[in-house]
Amino acid sequence: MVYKKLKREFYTQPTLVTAKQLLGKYLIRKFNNKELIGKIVETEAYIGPKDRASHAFRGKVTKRNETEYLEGGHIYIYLVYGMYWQLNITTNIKGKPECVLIRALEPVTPVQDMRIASGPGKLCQWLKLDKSFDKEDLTKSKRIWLAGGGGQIDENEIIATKRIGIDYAGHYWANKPWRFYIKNNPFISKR
DNA sequence: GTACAGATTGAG
DNA sequence: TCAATCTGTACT
Repeated sequence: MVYKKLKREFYTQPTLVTAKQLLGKYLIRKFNNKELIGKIVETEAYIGPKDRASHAFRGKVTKRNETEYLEGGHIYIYLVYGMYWQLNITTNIKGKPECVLIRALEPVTPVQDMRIASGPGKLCQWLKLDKSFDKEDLTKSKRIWLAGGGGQIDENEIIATKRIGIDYAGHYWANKPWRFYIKNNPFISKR
């Protein structure tokens, strides 16, 4: 399998486009001279000041969400519930607080528990991701990056459905079909 | 210095 | 369905 590192142009596309194209791509994490590789099978889009579920709702800039405003291709990582990290990838151009949450990976590197990355909190534990990855540039980093492998996922293999865990944002936003996953893939997060 | 929210998870 | 659990952020 030939891995082609994704370039800046991939990330600066509209968020919903990038979110869908991210499916089937590979996340490579270099750790202790070993490479942990996972295929992205589930994503969620968060779109800027409009989206009530986004941290950047109303365009407010805080220390916590300033990363979201960076140009596409950066990591936005943040802690929820005091115990789980969320791995996001910023999208679109600088100044647009849009990003894609990586919700689940299918381990390519052999692991004991193959569902070890089936959930946004779990995949960060597996890959040993923490605050130090905030603002990491995926096009330059030597320890984490994304690559394309076997080609695009077919359009009708992609399921779009409502996002998870954001009921507080109200029905309108909570029901937006901005969660994408690969049809019949056993590694998506279960609920 | 203190209050408080929170893009989850697993068990029941 | 429900509570555990705790850091960073945003206030005073």
